[in-house]
Amino acid sequence: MNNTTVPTIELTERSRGSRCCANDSAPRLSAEAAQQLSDDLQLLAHPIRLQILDMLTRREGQVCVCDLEAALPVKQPTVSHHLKLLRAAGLIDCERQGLWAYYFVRRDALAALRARVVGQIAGL
Amino acid sequence: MNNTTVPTIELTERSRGSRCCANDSAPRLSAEAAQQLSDDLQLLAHPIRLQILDMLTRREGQVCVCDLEAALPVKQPTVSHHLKLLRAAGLIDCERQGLWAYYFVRRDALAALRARVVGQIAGL
DNA sequence: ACAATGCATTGAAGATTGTCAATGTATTTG
DNA sequence: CAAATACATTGACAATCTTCAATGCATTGT
Repeated sequence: MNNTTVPTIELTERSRGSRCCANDSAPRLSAEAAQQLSDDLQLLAHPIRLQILDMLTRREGQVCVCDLEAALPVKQPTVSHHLKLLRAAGLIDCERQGLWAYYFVRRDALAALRARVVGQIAGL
Repeated sequence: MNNTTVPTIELTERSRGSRCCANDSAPRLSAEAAQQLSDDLQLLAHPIRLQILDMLTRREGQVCVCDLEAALPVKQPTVSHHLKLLRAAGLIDCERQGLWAYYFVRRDALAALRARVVGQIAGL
């Protein structure tokens, strides 16, 4: 190792301009993890969806869309829209009985979501 | 109390049309609480902001904007934009030293936010 | 004073989200 | 079958969010 010819090249490059922070540190939260957590949070981050989840959690298995519509300050298509989002995410599901659709929470999926969210934001 | 004249009026009104759910129940989560929780979640629900919070939490008091910009897949104005949002919410703050701005987490505010979020979604 | 640097702000453009009237689809009831 | 009911879907619109080039503003080094 003949390092006698190049004494302090790396040092000059670093010290030129007096850098603010020496460490180039990638975030411990990876881009993928951040995206996943962001998706989870985004799904919850709407007052109507939160109230829907709240109502479905309280009244196990007996909530039809007309009940939700009556209790929420939005019209029926909007309720259906948010129900569809929650259903696509696997958080809720429904069972049609004749003319009505009874929605219910998928407790395991909701617990898994809650575990991911709580676990990740604990590290912040 | 002369209830002899009106025997089953209320019953007929209820049973007409065979309602889906008898109970009209307001959500336990009030509209105000839902809005507050939604705001908290919305602030966190972005991968860049999550990674910023993560970096600031790890490296106490020595993170300048150029570091964030180097570690994140967005340009400098975008970094400044997200920093401004987090700062307006009181989650972070900065201290200018000469040419650089060192950002840091307000641990108490972040803890309060985390407590609100965890406390509320525990009830879902 | 001048050039360079770090960061904030502005303004514009595109993407996403939220809402609802109108309409469609089943199902029940008369 | 026809009317009524519960819900889903479509399509359009407005509002909000996200991003970045351009620019502005201090501060530092020459």
